[in-house]
Amino acid sequence: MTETSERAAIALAAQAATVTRFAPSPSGNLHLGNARTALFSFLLARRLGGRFILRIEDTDARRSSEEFCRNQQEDLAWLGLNWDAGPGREDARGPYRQSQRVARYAEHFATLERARLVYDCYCTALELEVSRKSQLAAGKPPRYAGTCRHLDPQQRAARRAAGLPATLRFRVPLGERVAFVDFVHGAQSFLSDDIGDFVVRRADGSAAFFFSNAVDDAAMGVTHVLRGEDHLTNSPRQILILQALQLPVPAFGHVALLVGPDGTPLSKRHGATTVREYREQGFTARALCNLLFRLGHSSPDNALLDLATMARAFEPAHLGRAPAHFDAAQLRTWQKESVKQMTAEQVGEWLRAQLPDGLPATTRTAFIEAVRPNIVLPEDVGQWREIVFGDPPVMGAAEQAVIDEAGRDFFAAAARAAGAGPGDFRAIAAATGTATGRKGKALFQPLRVALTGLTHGPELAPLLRAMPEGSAQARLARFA
RNA sequence: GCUCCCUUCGUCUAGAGGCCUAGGACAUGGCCCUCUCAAGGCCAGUACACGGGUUCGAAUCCCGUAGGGAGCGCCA
Repeated sequence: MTETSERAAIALAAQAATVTRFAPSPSGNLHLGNARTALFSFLLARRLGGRFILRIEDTDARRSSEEFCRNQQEDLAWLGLNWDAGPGREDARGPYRQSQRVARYAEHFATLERARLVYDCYCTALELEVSRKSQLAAGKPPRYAGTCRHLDPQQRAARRAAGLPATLRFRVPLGERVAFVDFVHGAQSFLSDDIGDFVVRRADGSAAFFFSNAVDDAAMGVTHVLRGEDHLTNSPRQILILQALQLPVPAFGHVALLVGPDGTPLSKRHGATTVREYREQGFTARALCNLLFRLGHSSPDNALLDLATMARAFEPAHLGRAPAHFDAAQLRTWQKESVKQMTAEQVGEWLRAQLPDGLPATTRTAFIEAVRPNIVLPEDVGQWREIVFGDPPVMGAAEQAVIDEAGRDFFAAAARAAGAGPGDFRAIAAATGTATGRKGKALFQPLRVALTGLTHGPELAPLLRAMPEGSAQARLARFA
């Protein structure tokens, strides 16, 4: 069997009861990279007719905050990635916050202790640091040296009696091979000897990531873990934990990281990196999802897709194994497309903060439809709002030259035409053309400049329908 | 350092030994349409990281090399 068909087989095998999850830690706002893994996990569940769950990994109380937790859920919901179970949608397999699952972890720790698969470690942070440094200096992998693994019962008892703080370490078996099939990368195999004994419970009693993450996936019935490639070499540890606890091991799939234009992992210095930032700029969830969907995944066509269509097209075996560059230009393209496809109501809602208060409905509609083709973000409306509803525009030199070239008689005729049929640009242009003998660019450019102050912009007819009564005539008359 | 992962136009990608003179999209340039901008239409340039194999035939399989990335934490 080839590697790829193997992958496809894995993906389809568990089709019956697929459960995928997204498990963020609330230590920041939703990052684009995380949003993408969330999207992929969501699509995988939908594609296989399964369930998508959300679990909050807030075991590190110091870094976690309620605000980030709330923001992440808002952003996820905004993207349309609705979870079937998770915070706010509790079920029998919850709670879906790790901070509320400590009792469950305690049971598992007890099981491991009974089986002597873990041991207390009394090494201090300083000792571990020194050990790591010296191993690195000696050209060796910086793994836990095993100091406390080899403590005899008396030594152990002495330390415990002394009340020394202790972590709980997993006793990694020697000389074993941990193998699994990654549904993105294919067959993987690691030597257990390359893995140092790792901490499963911190000195303060809280569960460490490797542990709580793996154990919760099992408890929540997760069948497919789709996550970032940074977890690939950590998977063997989690498999070891699950096997030790005799819990089911999910299928793992690791997607390559999202990187910036320079090829380094996406970070603050690349500009906006969180969903929230893009959302606040006015990018649509549609646009963001369409970009994210194509980063590390191919699309069946070049159209703007909705989540249901993406789900049907989602193919885990084809997930990217090479890092994908986040390209702002591509996001803009999807944004333009999504603006084009919005309904009138949606555009109105999207631009609400940018529109003047108390605009009559017809004016509002006319204005929105006039500027829509020229708008990528809501802030782009500002310029046209001023031009249409503000004071008569001030000309630049080039614009003034167009006015001068047309001459006073031209604008006198135009102003007369505007007085006859206010708001009807076609009629104004036709009448002015007839009166002056001008047509084409010679006719339209001076009109455009007099009306908007610019040589370029949206179509004049709809723009004029939005202008206040008498405004067009006044603007034209200025140059008569 | 060790282990693991990755490498197709500038970018996102198609590609499962012959359908590849390598396809599409974005971006770029040109033309058309058009009062202008946007949109739309047409056209152009640009890629299989490198070197060896295997094969009648390699972007595709194997081995090296180079470059990039991740992990090796009482972070997740």
